Amino acid sequence: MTPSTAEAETDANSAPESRPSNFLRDKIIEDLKTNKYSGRVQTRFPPEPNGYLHIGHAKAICIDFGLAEEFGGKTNLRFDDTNPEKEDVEYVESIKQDVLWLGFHWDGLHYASDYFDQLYEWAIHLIEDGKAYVDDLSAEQIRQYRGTLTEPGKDSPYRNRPVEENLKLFERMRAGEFPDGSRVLRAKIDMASPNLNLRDPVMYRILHAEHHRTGNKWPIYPMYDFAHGQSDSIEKVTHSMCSLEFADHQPLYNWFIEQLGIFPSQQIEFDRLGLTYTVMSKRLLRRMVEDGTVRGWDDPRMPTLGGLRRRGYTPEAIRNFVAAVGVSRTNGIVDLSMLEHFVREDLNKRALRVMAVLRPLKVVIDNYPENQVEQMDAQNNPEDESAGSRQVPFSRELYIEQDDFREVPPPKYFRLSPGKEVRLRYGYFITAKSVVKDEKGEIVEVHCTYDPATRGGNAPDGRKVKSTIHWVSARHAIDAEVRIYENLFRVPDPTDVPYGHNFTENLNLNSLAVIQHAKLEPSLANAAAGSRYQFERLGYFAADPDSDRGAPVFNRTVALKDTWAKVEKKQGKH
RNA sequence: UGGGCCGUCGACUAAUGGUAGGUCAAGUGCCUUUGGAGCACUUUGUCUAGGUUCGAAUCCUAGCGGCCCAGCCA
Repeated sequence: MTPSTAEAETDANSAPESRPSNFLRDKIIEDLKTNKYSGRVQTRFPPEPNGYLHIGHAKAICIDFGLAEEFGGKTNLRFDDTNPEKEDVEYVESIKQDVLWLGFHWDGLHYASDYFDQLYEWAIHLIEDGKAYVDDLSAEQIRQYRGTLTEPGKDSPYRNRPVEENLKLFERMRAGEFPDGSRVLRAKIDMASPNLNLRDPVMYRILHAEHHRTGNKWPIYPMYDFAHGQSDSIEKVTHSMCSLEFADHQPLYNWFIEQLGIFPSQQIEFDRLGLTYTVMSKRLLRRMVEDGTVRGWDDPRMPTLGGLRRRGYTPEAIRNFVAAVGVSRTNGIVDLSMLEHFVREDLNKRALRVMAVLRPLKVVIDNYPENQVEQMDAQNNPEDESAGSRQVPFSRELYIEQDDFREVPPPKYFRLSPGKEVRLRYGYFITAKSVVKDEKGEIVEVHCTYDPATRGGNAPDGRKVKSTIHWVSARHAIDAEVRIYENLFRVPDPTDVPYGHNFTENLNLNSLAVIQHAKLEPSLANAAAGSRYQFERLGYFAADPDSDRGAPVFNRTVALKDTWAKVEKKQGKH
């Protein structure tokens, strides 16, 4: 009890000072200082349930929940479900799951649709005040009347309808008497405003659609602008943080709150997260799901939280990444390598090490007894003593990585080649003696000798070897499917295409490589879906839900840093 | 072309009128039973031009550049 209390105090007291500042935190601190909301901090995370959350949402989640938590505030999860045609319970369930997975817990769980009655009442108030009117113009006409970026709009002929008529018409809209699109309710603001959002924005549209929560109760639905600010206000949200593209809506957000005289929530905008080599819009992600470019919303190549989770990312890695990226009002695009750094950092501490050979090459140790099997002691995690060790079977015939043998070694190649001695990790020193080739001239077997005195990996005479390679006993190996992922796109910014071109032209057609008969050490036979490992010298891998007992499927989360690959690349250039 | 927002190392971000710093990336070396990890070191930056000031990344003006807005989407 005492230590945790002390810890919490330390956190609460020192955190705001020790963290690098950002303008959101500064704003909250200022509001606290001026007692703007009597010391209260209330935020909300307001997704529309029309798709799956992606890492961009993770940033918003960390900001909404993280900042509130930092100042002892509360955070609601609120679904902005005002457009029944695009929304579904499938999405609300996945969103809840993803928020929890990230490690956040909401205080209130709300839906904009919970406020439909209140919103309707408020709309009537505005009509009575002469601040809203029913417009019979068609969508096309409304667009024409709105004007352009440089020209003012002009008033609708229905703009000055008497209050009584508006009231009656709006009631009939609500009663379902009119067909979709035949009328709307608009706020009466200013058709000449340079801010198009203020040119009599639509508050309600007619939509005879079944809503995933309210069913067929409503034939009219409020627009975002007539729902979001009021929902914030109802929930007494003090800091309503949203992305930059809503900045133009802020005057309207405030206008409704002022006209209605309700709790003065305030909107603050911050920049979205952009990441290289992927796309980050629900529209584009949906398209790739629907046209089969990827296998689904949780395809491990997707930047969705479901995709990252399946790929093997941890919530901690994502949270650390988001914290490192920071928040501002610039429009940037973060290097994917930064995200990868944070998974490696996290997984390095916690992932159990195992040996797996992705592209097997048979090694026969000629002087090792035919039927002998030894159990070699292998550390589970050199970074974490408490992870313990395990036994790995060793025998006369092994698999090593094809990359770990070269008949003719290039300069600086430290691995196995004829006459060269290397260490088998946790095993023996071996020396390559000869190769066996098939009719095509491909090497199918390497024959070696081992030094029995080097068991465990050290030579009593103190001689050193340059390289340690991983291996799996052929007789004991488990066959596995391993899925290797590359970036979904070939270029850093896939949506940056010349006019008339499409982001799909930037797709990397080789973003998935499936290895069918990788050889794993036997301890991996029944790896549980979602469990994460480091395959030594290769990378981090996570067991996919497609795994069956005895037939595991692994996804590569991220490769280990590969210094040799850099050397090789440099050599190739010269 | 109206309005809004924004320009700091290759990327992201800090410095809140007073030493341009951090992370990633890149590079060099050390170390290593993972060419992993770790450690040390290094390179590169305030969009431009004026102005205010003892002093400007920070304030002002102008220019240049980028992003957003003309859904009955959010």
